[in-house]
Amino acid sequence: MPSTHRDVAPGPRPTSRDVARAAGVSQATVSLVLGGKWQGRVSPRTAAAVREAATDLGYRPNLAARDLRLGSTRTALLVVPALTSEFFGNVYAGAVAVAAEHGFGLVLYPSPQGVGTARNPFESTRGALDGVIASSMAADALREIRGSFPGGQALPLVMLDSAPPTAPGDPGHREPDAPAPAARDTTATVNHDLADGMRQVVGHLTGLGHRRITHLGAAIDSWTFRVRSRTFRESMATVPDAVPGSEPADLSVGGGQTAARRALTGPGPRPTALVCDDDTIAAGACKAVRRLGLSVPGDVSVTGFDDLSLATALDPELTTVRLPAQQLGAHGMRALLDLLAGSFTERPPLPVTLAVRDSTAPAPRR
Amino acid sequence: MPSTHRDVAPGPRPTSRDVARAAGVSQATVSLVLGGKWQGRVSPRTAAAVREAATDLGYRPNLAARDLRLGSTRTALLVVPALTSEFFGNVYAGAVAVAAEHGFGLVLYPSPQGVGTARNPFESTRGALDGVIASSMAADALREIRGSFPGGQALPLVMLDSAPPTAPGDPGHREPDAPAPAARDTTATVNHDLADGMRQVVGHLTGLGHRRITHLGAAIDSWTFRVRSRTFRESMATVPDAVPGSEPADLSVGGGQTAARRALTGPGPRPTALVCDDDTIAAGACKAVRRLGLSVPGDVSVTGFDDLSLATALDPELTTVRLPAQQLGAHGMRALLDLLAGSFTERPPLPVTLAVRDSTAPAPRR
DNA sequence: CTGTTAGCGCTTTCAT
DNA sequence: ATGAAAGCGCTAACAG
Repeated sequence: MPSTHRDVAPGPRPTSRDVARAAGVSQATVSLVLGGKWQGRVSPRTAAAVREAATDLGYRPNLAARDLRLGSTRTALLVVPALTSEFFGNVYAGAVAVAAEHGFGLVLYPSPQGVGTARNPFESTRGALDGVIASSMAADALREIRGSFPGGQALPLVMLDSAPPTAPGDPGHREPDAPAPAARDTTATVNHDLADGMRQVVGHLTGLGHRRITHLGAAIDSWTFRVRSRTFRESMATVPDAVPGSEPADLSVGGGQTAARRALTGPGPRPTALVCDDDTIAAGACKAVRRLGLSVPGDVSVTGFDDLSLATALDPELTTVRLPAQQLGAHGMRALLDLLAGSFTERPPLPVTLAVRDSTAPAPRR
Repeated sequence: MPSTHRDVAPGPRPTSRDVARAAGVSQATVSLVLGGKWQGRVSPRTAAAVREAATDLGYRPNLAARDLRLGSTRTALLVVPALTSEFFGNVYAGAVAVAAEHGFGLVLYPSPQGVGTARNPFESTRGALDGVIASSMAADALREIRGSFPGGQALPLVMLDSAPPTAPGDPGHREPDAPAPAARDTTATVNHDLADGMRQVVGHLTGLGHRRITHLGAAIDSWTFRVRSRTFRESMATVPDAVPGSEPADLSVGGGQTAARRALTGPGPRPTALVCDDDTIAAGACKAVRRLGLSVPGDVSVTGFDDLSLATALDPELTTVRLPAQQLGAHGMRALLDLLAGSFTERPPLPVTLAVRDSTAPAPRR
């Protein structure tokens, strides 16, 4: 008894031809309908029939074939310094959501130091790319990325927290990370308003009476941290009697601890507040404070950046600048889409807020 | 002046035909040589010529075309509960390294709760897959994954810390997560030796004189946490005078804090040690201890699982079970490769070690 | 040893 | 309003 059920198709994946056959039309019609461009070219009745046949068979287009035909892969690459931080997890989540809405795929490349991965992102990458999004990358890593792409400069690139905004009418001085003018139309930047965040930190601290404040800056040569340093100096300069200090710190708990110890035990009067470039450094700073027999925030106030879950895991909970990483990713993907459509316009940086918790308190009197 | 430089090819990506032309051979020969299967079919001289032409032009094969032709994509999907934890960052790093060695791609799917992502991993996935690796997934999520794949049961699946090992000759009792026999040959498991980890924790604590020990177990129905609970009970049962307790905890700092408060303020004598299913819960537990005016480890010892960077960010640093997440990923990818090659054999679980730090101390006397 | 050929599944003119 | 046919870049039979 040869059974030829039509709706329970076993065997391999159905193709658009199978759908066509099932709907009694041609492959071209199927493509039109399923591609959403059948308005006024295919009768509503046949369109419906095609769609029914498609769902019936559980048809899913073969991406490889489509990509081959179209030349474009509708895929972007997200380059991050390390996957290990929840910050980048959030950036990814934001970006991938927007990508999905527009039928784009997003593949991850955890950059340089990521253990065991190929040095060149494009070697490790499957197929071709329509663009790349780079988040919080160091200046040289970024250069390397652009350079290493075969046919380089043409690839649309959006940088997240990685470069100053491309000022439309700004002549003269150019920051080291600023994209070369030639690449202007294939490059976009999306940033958190880090300067404002730092200003809020300094305002909060000076408002509490702190004057001797030391900045524990991440020892990484990238825009995202340079802004913090510069704004810290500028903000402190506006406060009478302010005594700013600064200590470079490795981007880790241990790094923060070491830097904080240096800051706290150096010559001159001891700072009453430590402003850290990141929550991890802040965690180290808190440890250092206690190792010296001092207390947070009684003797020394400590602040961070990011507002990772680490911030509330610490005790006391960390006062920190909350960066909407997910939004950053989402805006980044949107910017890339705009770039691809040739319609990108720079937007203002993403606003950030200061989450005031228990690691900051009024400066100890004398 | 029409210039026709051959070695500085501008314009679009070179194809294998371009390489063929440049090397003065046919496309087929190029494919053979670059595919590495020319032994005894192409003369070494021509092979060399082809390779030179290829590098010369900066040729990179078009993956879409290759995939279309081969039907297979050499791509695996890694499903993780959330990208936000560095644990999964490490799993990914380990897996992607092995994948790259074998010319495989690895795409990430941060599962269910991940904001804004499609519910079905295969909808969000570009192109076809050769297999999937699922890490530390809850039982139902795992079921859903298998079910949702079009043509389901056939897809090779390796589960990391997600199910008991497939005991070759084990009849009778089957755990709820155990793969159905039908799927046996397309399913593999790779696990940390979590039971041993828990045994080490209990041994360490009872060695320090603790008897009233409460387990703060993650409130998630998955194998990885069930093993911890069961082993905790079993281990405690072997210790005379031991008074085991247990409290479910949400997998977060807040969850740990709440659970610990319940454990510490409940009726009966207060536990002197809290065994947590994960470092995050442990962080919350430490906070709870202090909120009650007690100290870690003076009054209450606390232990975790994972050994994330959080463990040393805390103060005092956390005694915790170190799980080699990166190895887990690597072994997982290898297992998938073996499955694909039809030559998988179950291996013993990955050994874990107890990192003894400052959050555990001898039990307070009386 | 090397070249010719066919075809993977899809989109897109161009006819009808 | 629909169908026929070509071709994206690659690999694998099959000839020579």
